[in-house]
Amino acid sequence: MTSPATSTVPRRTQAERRESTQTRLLDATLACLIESGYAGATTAKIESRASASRGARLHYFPTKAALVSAAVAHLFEGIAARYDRAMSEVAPDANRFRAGLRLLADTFAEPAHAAVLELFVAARTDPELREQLRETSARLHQLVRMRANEYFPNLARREASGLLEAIQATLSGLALRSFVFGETKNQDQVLDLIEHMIETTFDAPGSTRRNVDG
Amino acid sequence: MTSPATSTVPRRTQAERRESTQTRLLDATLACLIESGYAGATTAKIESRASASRGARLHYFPTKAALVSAAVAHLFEGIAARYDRAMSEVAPDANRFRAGLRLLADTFAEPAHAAVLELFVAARTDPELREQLRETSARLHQLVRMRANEYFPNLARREASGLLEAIQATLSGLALRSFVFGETKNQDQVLDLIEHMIETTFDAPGSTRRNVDG
DNA sequence: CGGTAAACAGACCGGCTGGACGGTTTGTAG
DNA sequence: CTACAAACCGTCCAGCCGGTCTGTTTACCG
Repeated sequence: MTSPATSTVPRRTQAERRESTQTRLLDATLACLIESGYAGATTAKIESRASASRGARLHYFPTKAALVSAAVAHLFEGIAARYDRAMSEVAPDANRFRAGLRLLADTFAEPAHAAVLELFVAARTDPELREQLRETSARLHQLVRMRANEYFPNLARREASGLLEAIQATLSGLALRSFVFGETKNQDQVLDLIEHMIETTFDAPGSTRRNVDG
Repeated sequence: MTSPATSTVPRRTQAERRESTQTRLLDATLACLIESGYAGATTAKIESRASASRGARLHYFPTKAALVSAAVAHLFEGIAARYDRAMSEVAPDANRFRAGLRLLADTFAEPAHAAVLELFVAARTDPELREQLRETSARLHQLVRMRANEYFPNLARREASGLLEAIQATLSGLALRSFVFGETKNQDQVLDLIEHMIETTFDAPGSTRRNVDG
C-alpha cells in the first residue's frame, strides 16, 4: 500500500500486525487450554502454536495471568456471538422452545466449552482468575437471560423462576461427563426427558401457566 | 504388646504404621486437591500435610500418578459409604423422594466433591487418570442406581429413564458454580423447582405413573 | 530520507517440581 | 539378642516453567 512490494512480504500496517499477533496468541491460548488443560497450557506451547516469540507475547501480555484473562474475554465474546446468532436463527414456525433448548445444548457441547470448564476449575483456586471470570461469566449469563426472556417470555414468570439456572446447570453437568468420557449416548435421552418435564409442568391444564412457548 | 513400654512411644506394630502412613498420605492428597487444585497439589505439599517424608511417600507410592490413583479409590470409597449411609437413614414416613433428593444434593455439595471435580477435569487431558476414573466412577454410579431403584422403584420405569442421569447432571452443574463462586442462594430455588417438575410430571393424573415415591 | 517508537526475537536465570538414591531407624523372626 | 527386612529419612539432581533483559527489525511521522 504505502510502498511497492519490493519483497515477498505483504508489508502490513502496524495495526494489522498488532491485531494479527494478538488474535493468534489468544486463539492459541484457547486451543492449548482445550488440548492440554490449564496446567498443560504453558506459555512456551502457546507461543509456539501462535508462531510468536517469547518477546512478542510479553510485549502484549506481560504475564500469563494477563494472557489468560484476555483469552477468557475473547472466548466469551465468541460464545456469546455464536449463541446470539443461533438463537436468532430459530425457525419461527417450529416448536421454538424445543429448538432453543437444543441450540443451547449444542453451545454447551462444543469444544470451546471445554476451555470454559478448565478456566472455571482453575478459577476455583486462583482468586485473580476467579474475579476475572465472575465478571465475564455474569455478562454472558445476562445475555442468555435476555435472549431467553425475549424468545420465551413465559419463562420469565415467577412460577418458572430458576428454570433457566436449572437448565444451564443440567447442560453443564452433561457436558462435564461427555468431555471427560465422551459419553453422548444418554445425552439425547436426558434432553428429551427434561423437555418433556418442562412441557408437562408448564403446559398442564391445572398449572398456573399455559405454554412455555413464546 | 510384645514388649513393655520402655519409652513414651506407643510402640505400634508394622501393620499399624503402614496403615496410618498410607491413610495420612491419601487424606492429605485429597485435602491438597480440594485446597490447591490438581496442579497445585504437589508431592511436597502432600508429604508436608501428611507429616510424611519424601522417602516414606515414595516407599508406598513410587510416582505421583500412583498416589493420585490410590487417592481416587480412597475418595470414592468414602463418598460411596457416606452416600450409602445417608440413603439408608431416610425416614420412611417422610416424603421419601424429597428427602432422597436433598440428601443426594448434599453429597454433591460437600467439599469432597471439589476433589472429584478437579480429578475429572484433570482426567480430560490425562489418559491414565481417565481410565482410572472411568472404572471407579462407574462403580459409584452403579451404587447410586441400585439404591435409587431400591428406594424409588418407580424411577426405574422406562418413562423415567434418564431421570437419574438428569438429576446427577443438574446437581453436578449446580455444584460447579457453587464451588467456583460460592453462589448458593439460587440452589434451593432450583432444587424446589426440579422437585416440583418431577412430581408434576410423574404424579399427574393423566401421566403414565402414579407416584414417584416408593 | 532519518529518527523514533513500536513490534518482535531469543539467550539467560531463579524457582520449583518430582525422582533417584544412599543412609538410618524400627519391627520381627529365629 | 542378633540379623534381616520393612519403614522411613533427606539430600542431590535433571527438567521445565515463566519472567527479565538486551538486541534487532519494522512501521510511521516530520
